[in-house]
Amino acid sequence: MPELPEVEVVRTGLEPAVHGAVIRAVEVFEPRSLRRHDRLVMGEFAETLAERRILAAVRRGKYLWFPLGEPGDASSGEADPVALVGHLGMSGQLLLRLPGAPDDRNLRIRLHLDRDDNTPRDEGHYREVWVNFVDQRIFGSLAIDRLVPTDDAGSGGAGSPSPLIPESVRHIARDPLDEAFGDGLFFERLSRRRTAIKRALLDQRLVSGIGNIYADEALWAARIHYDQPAHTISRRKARDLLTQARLVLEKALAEGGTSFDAQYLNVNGEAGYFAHSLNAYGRQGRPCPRCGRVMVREAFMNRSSHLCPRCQRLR
DNA sequence: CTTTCGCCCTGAGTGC
DNA sequence: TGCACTCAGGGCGAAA
Repeated sequence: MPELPEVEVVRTGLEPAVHGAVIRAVEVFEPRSLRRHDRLVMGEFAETLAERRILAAVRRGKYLWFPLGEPGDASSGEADPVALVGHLGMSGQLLLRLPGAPDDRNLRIRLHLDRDDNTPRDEGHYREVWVNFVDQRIFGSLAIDRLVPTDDAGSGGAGSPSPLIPESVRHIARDPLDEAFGDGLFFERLSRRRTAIKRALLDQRLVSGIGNIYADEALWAARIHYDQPAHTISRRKARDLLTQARLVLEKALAEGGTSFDAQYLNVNGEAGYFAHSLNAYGRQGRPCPRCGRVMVREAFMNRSSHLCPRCQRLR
């Protein structure tokens, strides 16, 4: 399940291949993957993308977007900036393929990119490349959206200094690895929430990029029970939780993300290694790496929570 | 405003 | 061998 580290691995993998490239053609094999594309506002998906240059690869939380130049123009878009916006959902992948490669299983959308500049070809760069959007469960999607100014005038996300963000991503909070993430504001809002801490961690309007895996990992590291009401957690404890969240996200990113099966792969179709480093997620029935107590899995919010019943007690 | 709930979706796995 | 059923869960709109 792609969360912040996995999406960032995809972004950095895609960046050198797509930055500056022009979209020559688009094939849509599964219209449901365009569920969030508003054709009445932006026009037909494929037609709107044709002959547009990709100016950057940007990420905030679990969202990716690619600001686009004017149609058929080499210069950057100014008048009415738009972007190709992507979310991987539960099982989405963006795979780089050479033209002519056999179809990937569950291939939903394919972009044909053409690099018409003088980028050196001897460093693994190719003039033409396919970007395949693969998604088994179709929870992910691609869409075209308008770019609007960020609420705090800071950069939209990782990968570009531009203070613009897709309209449909504006409600997403900055993620813990974002330099402009406001720690103080986060603690303030957390202290006013009467809901369970894990529910708060998963609320992308409060803090983005954290999903079920990294929520369980951060809570285990900070020794907090998932159902502990957010407002009962001390400032000191909340600060530790944010620190632990950052540590686990950074470590997972450094290890290429978490792959259990073929649900998450990087742009070259390779798995990440962080699954070997998990301390809580999926470790029910096995000893807690810290105290040795047998860990458990409990149902919470229609998903699973993994915890050590000794280290993580409800207070 | 906050909070919760149900729906979207496929394929691997399980039990009979 | 086959079929019905369960589970995995991020995001969002609706409802309380």
